[in-house]
Amino acid sequence: MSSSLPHSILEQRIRLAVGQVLPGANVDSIRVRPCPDPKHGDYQCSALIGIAKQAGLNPRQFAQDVAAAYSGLLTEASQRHIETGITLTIAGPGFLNFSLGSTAVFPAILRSAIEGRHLFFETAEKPRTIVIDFSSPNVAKPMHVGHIRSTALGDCLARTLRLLGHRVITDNHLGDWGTQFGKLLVGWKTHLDRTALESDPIAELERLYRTENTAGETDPTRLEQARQELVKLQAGDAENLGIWQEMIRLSQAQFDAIYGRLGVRFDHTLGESFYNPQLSGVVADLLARGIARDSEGAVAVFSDGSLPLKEDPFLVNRDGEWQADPALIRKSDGGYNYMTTDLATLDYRIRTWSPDEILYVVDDRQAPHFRKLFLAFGRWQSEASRKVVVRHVGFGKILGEDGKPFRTRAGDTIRLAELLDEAESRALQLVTEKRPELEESARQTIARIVGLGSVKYQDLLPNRQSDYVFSWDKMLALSGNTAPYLQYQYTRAFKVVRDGGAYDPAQLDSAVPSEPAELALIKHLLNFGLTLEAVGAECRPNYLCNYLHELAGHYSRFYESCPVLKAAEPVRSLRLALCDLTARVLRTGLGVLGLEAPEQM
RNA sequence: GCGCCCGUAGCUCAGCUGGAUAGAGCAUCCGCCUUCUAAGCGGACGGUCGCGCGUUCGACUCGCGCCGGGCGCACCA
Repeated sequence: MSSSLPHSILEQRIRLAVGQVLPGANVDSIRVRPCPDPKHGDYQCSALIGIAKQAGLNPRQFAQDVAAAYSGLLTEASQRHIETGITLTIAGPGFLNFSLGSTAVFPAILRSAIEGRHLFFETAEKPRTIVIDFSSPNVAKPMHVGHIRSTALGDCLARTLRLLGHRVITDNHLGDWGTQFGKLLVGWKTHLDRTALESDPIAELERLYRTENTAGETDPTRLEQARQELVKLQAGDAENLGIWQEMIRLSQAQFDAIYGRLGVRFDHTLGESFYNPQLSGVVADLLARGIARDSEGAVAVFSDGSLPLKEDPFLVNRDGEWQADPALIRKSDGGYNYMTTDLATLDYRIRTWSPDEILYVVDDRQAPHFRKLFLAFGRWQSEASRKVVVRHVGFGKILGEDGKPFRTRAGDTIRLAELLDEAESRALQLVTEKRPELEESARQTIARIVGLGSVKYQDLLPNRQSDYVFSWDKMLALSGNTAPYLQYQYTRAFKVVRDGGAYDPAQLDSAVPSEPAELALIKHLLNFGLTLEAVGAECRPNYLCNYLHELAGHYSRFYESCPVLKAAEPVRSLRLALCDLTARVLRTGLGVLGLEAPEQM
């Protein structure tokens, strides 16, 4: 699709103009973005002053030269179609600002959007293959509130990048292998409660683990038992493998139920156990290449001294002295740990999917681990690692209203399933208050959409790297920057479009928006694509949350001040089109966040 | 001790590679339903951007140093 959005066209033109004024300038750094303050214009051009300064030019004079060159470009007939209606001004030390008029730009853009040729975004010219690793719960443990962040964030990034035309591969890297299974096996064999297992398998598995874990703290023989069971499992003992598989089956049922409710799907669920056969080879290879070496009975990767001391994650400063802080890839008991698994996983993903990029949506506390992982991998497979961008997309903690990690009153972590239940039931109470006349099934549908949407939205709204405070009241608040507010504005737009019936897009050619609320709404619709791109580039869904909140606000003000169905043509068609487009953008945007758009509330 | 993250309005938080008079929501106060769902809209109040230097035309944003909070520091993931 060729660029048809104003900011995109303006950006190309300004780059051309700058190239004429100052050949060799770094025009890629030039961006045309929405003006933070509409008083100065609708779009502003960044980086011009910097370019002028670097070249030793007067910024103000440079801006004037660029503006002149820009005007010169417009005289070419092929580019004249949007020239009317956009005015350029120079302000301050050398800012270039653009203002959109209503005559030439909008009818064409609105009409093409109505006809489904675009929805204010453009798909990538060069689609990339992007692997996203997220959610990654542990087998035999309940998914808890902490999993919502990785799951909601990863799913949103996958949806965003797909919408932008990239090839996205999602992979749920389950914690289905490792030392916890020794304890689980001992527990299963010695005090499994079959009845409890049937009624709530995950709770029973958790009980087994806890019992063994506390027993192991005081009783070394129980620990030794667990170690032996683990060794048997890893050696392929049939009985232990059978039990292990049963635990995975039970856990997967739990995961499926939760992902089903959340509407999250994975292309692959390749847990840690999938890589088990590769681990000894990984270690052997790293040893053979001299990247890893024996250390106190274990095998570890040490610093290669290629980085400055302070930036080297394989070094740590203790009391003024730099000491080795290696990455273990084989424990002294011969077992492997998650560094080994992650190396094998990275290797597998690159060989299997040839991705351009791999995103790890994992807690910020694991940042040091990923730094080591990426550096170690780069040394192990320097050629392969140069072709792929690996990024740790970290996020902060969820706190309770007391500022401490969010837990139940008893101090337990909050189960995700129970959190979702609670959200739905609180939402149902609200719907019943607001719309008592609706049938129960309708109220339940709304409660589900609003309740689950609220949980995800509250999680996606803050900057991902901040810790945020979980609040039931804020989450389901009907006003403010919340899921119900966005969803409510959607239902209003949807209803008008449905009641308005068919309209003639040709009417748009003669309809000139003049109401401030109409203009503000249109201009905001135009920025949808910029927002999606920013979300994809920086892995920050909160940009989209804020964009949609502003869009909903613009729509609501438009709705208050501009009657739609009672207006005369061609205004009626124009306004109906705006409702239609707003509904489409809201539905698409909510969809990218993983929220549904209800038809009534 | 070392490293990473954080400190913006009474509260919860935005602030995009440095840009124009620092924004939003909540709370508080004042208005608006005979008109497409008021789960709505408008207005008011509210900030030495933790503190201090520095870089520059310009700093919430970059650098250094303090103060305060959180997290992490091989054989758990």
